[in-house]
Amino acid sequence: MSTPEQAFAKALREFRRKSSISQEELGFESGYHRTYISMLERGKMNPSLRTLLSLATALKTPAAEIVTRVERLLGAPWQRPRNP
Amino acid sequence: MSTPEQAFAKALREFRRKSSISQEELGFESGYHRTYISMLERGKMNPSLRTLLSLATALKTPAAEIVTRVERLLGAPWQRPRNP
DNA sequence: ATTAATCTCAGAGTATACTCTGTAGAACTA
DNA sequence: TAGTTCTACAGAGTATACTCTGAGATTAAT
Repeated sequence: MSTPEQAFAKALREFRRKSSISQEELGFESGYHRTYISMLERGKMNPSLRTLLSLATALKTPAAEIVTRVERLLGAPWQRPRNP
Repeated sequence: MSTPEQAFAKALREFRRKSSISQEELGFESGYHRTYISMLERGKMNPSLRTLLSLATALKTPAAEIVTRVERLLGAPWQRPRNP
């Protein structure tokens, strides 16, 4: 269906829009570069736990809530593809 | 108080012990190397979202539940330290 | 229709996640 | 005593997260 990156992208954009702030503001609040926020919202990056927590703090939302949204968007529990 | 890595380390070990599986088994189920699981449980690494989801699946637990535990262990909402 | 704010995207660099091999130590059992 | 299972840890390599600059594209006004 979709990758963790894509699900996270959608979730992040939802939460940011709910906060009515720009990518640049979110970047500033969370301590990341504006272009990195853009990449995250386009599903190009796989954020780390620290990143997740920083973004959640900046969005005044528990990180677990964002992860819940990601898991719902993903549907089935996600399994890492094995390397050949 | 403690870093995200340390909080995650503690949470991961708790959930793995609850599942009564070894680091090697968890590594196999989640698709990561046994030494990497060890590093995670020692607070040496900052896992990615994909890693979090894989581990959660292997532990038959929602990732959000692990994150909730991490956030409780952290206490205050976590903020990325600014570079100089 | 112009401006201004916002976002996309490419490229190039640095930091770090993750792999893999191997060795040694702890803990439990026989 | 061993013998087995599990975990810690170092070092070296590869993949990728994240930074930064800068130039267009998009959107939302005015």
